[in-house]
Amino acid sequence: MKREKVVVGMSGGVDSSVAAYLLKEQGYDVTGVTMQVWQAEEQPAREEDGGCCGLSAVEDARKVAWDLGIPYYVMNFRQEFKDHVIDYFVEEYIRGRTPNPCIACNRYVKWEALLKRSMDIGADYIATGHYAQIHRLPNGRYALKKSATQAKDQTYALYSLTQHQLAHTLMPVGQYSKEEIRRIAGDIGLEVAGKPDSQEICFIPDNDYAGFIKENAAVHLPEGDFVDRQGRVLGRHRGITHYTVGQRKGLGLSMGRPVFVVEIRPQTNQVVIGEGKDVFSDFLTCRGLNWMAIDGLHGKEMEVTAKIRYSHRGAKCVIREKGEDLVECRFEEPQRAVTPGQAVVFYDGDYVVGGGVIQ
RNA sequence: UGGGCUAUCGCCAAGCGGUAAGGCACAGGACUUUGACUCCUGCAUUUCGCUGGUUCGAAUCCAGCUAGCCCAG
Repeated sequence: MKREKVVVGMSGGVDSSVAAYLLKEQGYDVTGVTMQVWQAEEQPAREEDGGCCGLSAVEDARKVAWDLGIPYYVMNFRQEFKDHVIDYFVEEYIRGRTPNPCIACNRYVKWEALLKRSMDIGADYIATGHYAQIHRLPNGRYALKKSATQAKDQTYALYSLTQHQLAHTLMPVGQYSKEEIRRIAGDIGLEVAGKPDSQEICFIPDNDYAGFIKENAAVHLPEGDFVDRQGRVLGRHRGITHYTVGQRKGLGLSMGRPVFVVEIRPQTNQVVIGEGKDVFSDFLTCRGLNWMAIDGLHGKEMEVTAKIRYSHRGAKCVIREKGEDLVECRFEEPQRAVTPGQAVVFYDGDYVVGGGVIQ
């Protein structure tokens, strides 16, 4: 019987390196691929930084593939990344929303584009180093299941995967803890075993979002007013792209007590400021839905646990259809900083039920 | 120009003769495959508008000066 072929997206980091190793051990015909998405030039000065799509990716990944004895390629996905991640990121901020570029990257680049190209070259699966598991449920559907460890679970960023994509994806590190993965990497002698976890946005290494947006936006983003909930002007802001709901730092407002961004109004170019309690809400609506463990609500309500950001612990709520591709979510307890543009992901126990984008 | 009040870190603000609280802002760090949040650390040691005086000792009392505010004109 012909061995099944899998293309592993290798970032040069610990997780995807071990993923490739595990799959090879499991008997797959493994090929390593690094997606080139942003900068091509290597920048030795930043080698210390990890990254799911970091700058030192190619060099490290190539070395790992060599050590594992698997074929290795670099694929260029810059156009896809530009169209679906960078442009989306900039446009959302201009609209006063707060995007999650990692989710867009997963959906459009890592899955849509990489899976298609991999299947074009004869692969049966693609694989990544994500901490998540894929199970087939009794109802026949594929669903993501939280990783084996509570400490590290990345299902949130993967909620948008389709049934077809899930059916052709492997995530071998999802059954291990981060510590176990690092130990395996060390045991097999990978140099990247101690490489730090990725963080921040890969395409903005200096962390200056507003500056990046300014350089990449077609429109000028003017200063405007900070106002309170009654409409009183409190001061001037530096342009709405500098802010997000729930933000406290960087406002430059000295009110004598902590104050937070409550709302961003792109129409009037205002940033609304309130107190800590003003940033809680027990309700949200979302669009751009993707169903996973179920194929839809079909008019029924469902009690789920929802995460409204990557690091959210999850909160009980009831979801209900409000229209075509529109779901509302009512939480038992008010949640902090429900932010338009961010994803909301519904869980039933450890399984991803589905998710959408907060409006 | 007469009378009153106030001047303490970028902002607000304790202090009332005994050797400069606190909050906000800000900076750095931790956390984190998004933005945030949160947490930790730092942040007026020849200094309390200026100049003198009283006192063992003053930001705290006194005098003058300067600035701002208010009420009179």
